[in-house]
Amino acid sequence: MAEVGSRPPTAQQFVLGEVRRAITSGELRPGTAIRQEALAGRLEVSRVPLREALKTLEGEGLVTYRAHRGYRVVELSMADLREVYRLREILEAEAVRAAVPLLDEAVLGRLEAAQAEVERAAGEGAVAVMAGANRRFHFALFEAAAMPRLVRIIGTLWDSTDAYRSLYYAGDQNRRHVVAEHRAALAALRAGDAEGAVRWFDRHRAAAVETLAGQIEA
Amino acid sequence: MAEVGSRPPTAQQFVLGEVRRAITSGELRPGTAIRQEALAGRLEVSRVPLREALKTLEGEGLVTYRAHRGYRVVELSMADLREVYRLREILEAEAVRAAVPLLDEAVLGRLEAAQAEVERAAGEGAVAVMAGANRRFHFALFEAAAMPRLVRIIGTLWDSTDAYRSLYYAGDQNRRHVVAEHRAALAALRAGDAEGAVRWFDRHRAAAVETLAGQIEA
DNA sequence: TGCTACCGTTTTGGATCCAGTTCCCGAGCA
DNA sequence: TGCTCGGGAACTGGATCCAAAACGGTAGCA
Repeated sequence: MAEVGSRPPTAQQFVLGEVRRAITSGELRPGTAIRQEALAGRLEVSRVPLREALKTLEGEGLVTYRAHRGYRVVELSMADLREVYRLREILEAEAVRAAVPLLDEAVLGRLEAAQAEVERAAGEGAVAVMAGANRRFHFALFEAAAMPRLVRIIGTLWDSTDAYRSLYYAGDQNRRHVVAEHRAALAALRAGDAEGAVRWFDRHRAAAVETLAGQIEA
Repeated sequence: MAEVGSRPPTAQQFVLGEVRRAITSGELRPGTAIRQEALAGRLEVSRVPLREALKTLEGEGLVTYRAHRGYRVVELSMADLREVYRLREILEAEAVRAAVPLLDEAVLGRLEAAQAEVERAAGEGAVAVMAGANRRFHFALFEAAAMPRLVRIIGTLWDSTDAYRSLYYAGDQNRRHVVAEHRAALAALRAGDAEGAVRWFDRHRAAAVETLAGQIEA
C-alpha cells in the first residue's frame, strides 16, 4: 500500500529527488563537499543508491566529481550563470519556433492553467509554488516542440540555476514582471506569432539574469 | 607501476570508457538489453562500478533506463537523428561564433595538426583514426569558445551518433568531402570570418545527415 | 621556524550477498 | 485455440563488509 505522496519505486530515485531538491533549494550550499555516509544516513538508505543518484546529478551538472575525492555541489560563477542563460536563449528559441506550428487547444489549455496558477502564487507571494507553476508553464510549451533531447537539455539548464531563480521570485516587483511577460508571450502564441513569443521570453530571461547578476555580486 | 596504456584510476572510469566505446563502435547493438552480470564479468569487475558507469551513459543519452528492467542501448529513429543534427547546427554555430574572436596561434596550430591527421587517415581509408582526428579538429575549435557547458552538450550529441558517423566515413567519396570542407572552414577561421566558417560546417553536417538518412532507410 | 616524512583516521571505491521485482513458460480452463 | 493464472528462474536493487586512497596532525630534522 503506497502512501499518498507515494515515494518513487526505487531508493535511488527517491534519493535523487531529495538531493536535487536540497541543492536547487539552496539547502545544500554551493561548494559543499558531500559526505556520502552522513547524507545516506540522513535519508535512511545505504551509500549504493546515493552514489547512483549522485552520478545522475553529475550528468545534470549539479555536482562535480573527482576520483577518490568524492562529490561536491557546484559553484556557479557569474560567467557560468551567463553561459547557462545564453544557452537557454538559443535552445528555448528553437523549442518555441518548433512548437508554435504544432500548438493545439490541449496545449494552450495547459499553458493557461499553469499561467493562472503562476498568477495566483505571485499574488500570494508563494515563491515555491510559483517556481513550480512557472516551470510547468514553460515546459508545457517546450514539450509541444516534439524534440525530446532538446527538452531534456533545457531541463538540465534550468536545474543548474534553480537555486538562483528562487532568489529572483522573492522580489515582488520581479514577480509582477514575470506575470506580465507570460501574458504577453501567451497572447503571441495564441496568435501563432513565434517571433513575438521568442522576443518576450528573451526579455523575460534578460530581466532575470540582470537582477541576479546584481544580487550575486553582493 | 602503470602499464603503457595506463588504465583509469577507478574501475568505473575504465568500465565507462569500455562500454562507451562498445556502444559507439556498434559492438553493442542499438536496442540490446544490457545484462549487468555478464558484461561486468567480461570486463572483470563487479556490478557496482558497471552500474555507476551506466548511470553516466544514461546521462549522455547512450542508454535508457527503466526501474527494475535495467539498461538498454538506445535506438535512434530517423527523427532522433535529425533532432541531434539540428541541435548540433544551433549549438556548434554558437560555439564557432564565440570562438573566432578568441582564436590564437596555439589553437590554429592544433586545428592544423588535427586536419593534417584527418587528411592522412582519409587518404589511407583508416576510418577509426579519421574519426578520432576529426573529433579533435572540431573540439579544438569548440573549446576555444570558453563555454564549458556548451562543449559538454555538443560532446554528448556527438557521442549519441558516433556509431552512425563511422558509417559515413566508410565511403571514400564522403571522406574527400570532409577534407575539402575542413580546409574551407579552416581558411575562413584564419581570416576571422565566423559566418563563413559556420556556413561550411553547416554544409559539412548536412551532407553527412543526408547520406546517413539514405543508408538508414536501407 | 619551516619543511618533510610518517602514521592513524576518515572517506571513497568495490565485491559479495540477500531481497524484491520482472520475465518466461506451462498448466488449467473457457 | 486463446486466455488467465501460478510458480520458478533470471535479473535488478540495495545493504553490508572490506580494501585502498586521501586527509590531518605530529614528530623529527635542517
